[in-house]
Amino acid sequence: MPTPCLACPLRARRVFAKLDQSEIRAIQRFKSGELRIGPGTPLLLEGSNSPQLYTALSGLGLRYKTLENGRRQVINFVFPGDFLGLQAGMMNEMQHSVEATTDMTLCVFNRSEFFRFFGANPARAFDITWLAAVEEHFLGEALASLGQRSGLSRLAWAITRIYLRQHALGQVDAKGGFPLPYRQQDLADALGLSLVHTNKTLAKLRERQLVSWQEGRMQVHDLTTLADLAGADLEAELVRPLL
Amino acid sequence: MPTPCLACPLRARRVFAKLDQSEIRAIQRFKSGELRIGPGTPLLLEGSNSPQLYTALSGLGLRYKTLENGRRQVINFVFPGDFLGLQAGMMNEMQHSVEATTDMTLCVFNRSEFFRFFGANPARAFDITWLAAVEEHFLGEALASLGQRSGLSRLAWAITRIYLRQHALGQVDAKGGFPLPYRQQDLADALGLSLVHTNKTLAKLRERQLVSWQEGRMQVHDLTTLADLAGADLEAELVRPLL
DNA sequence: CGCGCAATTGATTACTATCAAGAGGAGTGG
DNA sequence: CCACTCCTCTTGATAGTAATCAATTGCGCG
Repeated sequence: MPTPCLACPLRARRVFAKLDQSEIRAIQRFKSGELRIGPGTPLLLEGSNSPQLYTALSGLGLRYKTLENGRRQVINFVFPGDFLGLQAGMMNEMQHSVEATTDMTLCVFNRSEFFRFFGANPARAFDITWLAAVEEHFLGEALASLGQRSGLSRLAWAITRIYLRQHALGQVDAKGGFPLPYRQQDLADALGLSLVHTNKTLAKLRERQLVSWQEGRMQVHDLTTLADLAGADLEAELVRPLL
Repeated sequence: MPTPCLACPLRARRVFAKLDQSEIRAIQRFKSGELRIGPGTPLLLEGSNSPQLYTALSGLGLRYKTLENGRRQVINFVFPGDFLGLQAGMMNEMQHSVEATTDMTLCVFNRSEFFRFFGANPARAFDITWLAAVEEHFLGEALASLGQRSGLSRLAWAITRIYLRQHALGQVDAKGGFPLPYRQQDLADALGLSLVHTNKTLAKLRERQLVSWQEGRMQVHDLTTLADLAGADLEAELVRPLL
């Protein structure tokens, strides 16, 4: 009952780079199974050396890091198509944790075969590096947000970012609504704001009629103004490879 | 007069992963020349599509991003051994700029040969991905710092980080002194603090006799306390590959 | 119904930014 | 050699933004 890669619903989306059948079959051979986990389940742990790598197929999660002072930094949100565990694959140890926020389905790859796969499929090796570069790009953007933007802008930036990501996955409805099953605390930890301040800033966005957020669903009423507040241009999602 | 890779002074350091002679020769063939640039020279520009990739051989620089609001985020500092331009190599466009702070020498690689090199040398392809993962790790740490640490901790964290990096490169003298040719503004932009606040916070570290910084040279008088303030453990620099 | 968890709201504190101004060094031109 | 400018570092005063502390509401659950 695992999804055959050739029939992968994600791969059909335009955000993901096209591959031909033989390439997809090579990935299929690399894939060792599928994993389903529920909300709150830890998938990868900071400091651990996971024997598996994953590609998120459905559901949402988050990556975070816990500091010595007990505080938590959410590194980013995990969407379908994200490749998880590369750090452990390359550096033998995860530097952050990943956990599921909703039910998730993941493709599972064995790390023991990772090296062989990487060596035998140069184009896929290239894709993996590409993925790492894309990740690096996002982290750079996030860093710039935390470092240089006000609370309001950061929030607007994060919502815009997630909107675009969900849009690329076809999850945004005609009215600008999409699933956002995270807690305010998660957003706060991602943006370096306190929970209370996040809540109050969110209220401002609501008052300005830019967004509303209830029962795990975000409605963006005015994307242009929101993106403007964020101080980010509204570019389409980058095409990215999918393993 | 370019440095032959086999005699590369960097490669001798323990932080860099060991390669055998034939592997080094393959890199030598990939290397197309050497570049020397002076302080302030831009090397890679945000939005550009550089035909070259670089490895920093000597000198220091910085990577930064300019935001729509005119502010600048320093993504990180560039040290010898850093591989520059990977984003352009993978995504066809740099997402941040890189410029020299001091005189720098760089190994130059042609992007046109990058793909061939990547495909023909799986172990090196692996190293490049590894490098990207290391970079991702640092950005994650930086994100956590900006998001969750106070100004004082951030500063202590940054100095500790740079100390360790310089130490791995053999640049730290017996008294804990090492070159730090950046301006306070650079540090401020890296840490998301204002120049004035950075200056005052630096003064606190000085008062506490933890560090002193003059004429481009930083002296760390008490690394343990500094690292403690940073709320980071004092682990050795990760081994990383060198191209 | 009591509890635990997420979201709110109000009051207060404190960390950081912004505004201003001056000192000291490097480089330039008269 | 000196006046003048530019740049970086410093320091003082003041304004805000965001954190912390406290308390309340609403909901799902055993």
